[in-house]
Amino acid sequence: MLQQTQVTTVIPYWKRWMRTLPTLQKLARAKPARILKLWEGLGYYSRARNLQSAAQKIVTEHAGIFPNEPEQIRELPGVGRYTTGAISSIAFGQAEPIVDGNIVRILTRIFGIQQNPKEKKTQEKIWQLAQTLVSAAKDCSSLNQSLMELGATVCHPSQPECENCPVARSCAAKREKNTHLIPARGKPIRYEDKEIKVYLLAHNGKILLQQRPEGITNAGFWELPNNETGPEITLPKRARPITSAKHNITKYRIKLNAYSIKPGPFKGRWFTFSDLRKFPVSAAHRKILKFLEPHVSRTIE
DNA sequence: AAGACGTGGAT
DNA sequence: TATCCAAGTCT
Repeated sequence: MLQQTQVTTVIPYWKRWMRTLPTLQKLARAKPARILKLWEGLGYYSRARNLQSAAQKIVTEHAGIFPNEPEQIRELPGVGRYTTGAISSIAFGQAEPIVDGNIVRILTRIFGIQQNPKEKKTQEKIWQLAQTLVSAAKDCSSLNQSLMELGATVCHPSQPECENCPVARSCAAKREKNTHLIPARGKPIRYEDKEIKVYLLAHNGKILLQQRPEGITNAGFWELPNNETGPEITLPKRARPITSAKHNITKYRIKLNAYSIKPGPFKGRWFTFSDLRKFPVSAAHRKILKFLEPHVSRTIE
């Protein structure tokens, strides 16, 4: 859950997840839709699918016992170099290094590394430093967590609080007033705005939703019919316009048209708003639906 | 190697 | 509002 996600965002999800799926066996056997619902709103949903696959792998290949060898941990789906080190050092107390966004910032600044940390060569250098530090540590778990915590609370991306930094006197970036240049940034990836037409078809307080197919972004979520995942909708004459609007949601620009219409030959499933509490709906469509709810209630005859 | 993957917090 | 970034991984 913590991969590319802030701790404060994760905490309520983690509590709910652990309450619902407290054991590896329950996670392994859970329905995918339940997993998706528990993860709803966190993003990067392959993490959730991978986590269940990992649980299943542990049940079938490790007799249900979480492996403690880094090589075996690394084989679990969704577990990369960072997570392997985090589990090995924090859960099992082993001297394995970790490098997350915080530690990249800490180490490049302290050691004055000006190369772009995205480059493979630079990455290897940073991992090597992390390895050296954790190898010398008395408490590997605390060392790794302390480095991350220092990055999160003091060594901010911009305007680091060097006055409050316990290792300020060892920091090359502070000494050379380089903290705004280190770590170096590559060119950011640009995403094009997409314009999507979304339709609200409502009748008697129910709305038509469709499920996103496997293999695409936000697979499995229920959402309003739209021309991204389905064909352009041709509306029957009996459709009555209710409202229309434009929304900017993340990288999407959404044109929205809402109609009051009797159930007809449409693909999908009709939901009341209270039905939706049990079904996964993407964050973008949650926002749209919140805006539309008052209009839907007016379609009740 | 470069890009996709999601969403929300912070500036 | 725009941009960056978050306890990264996979292709």
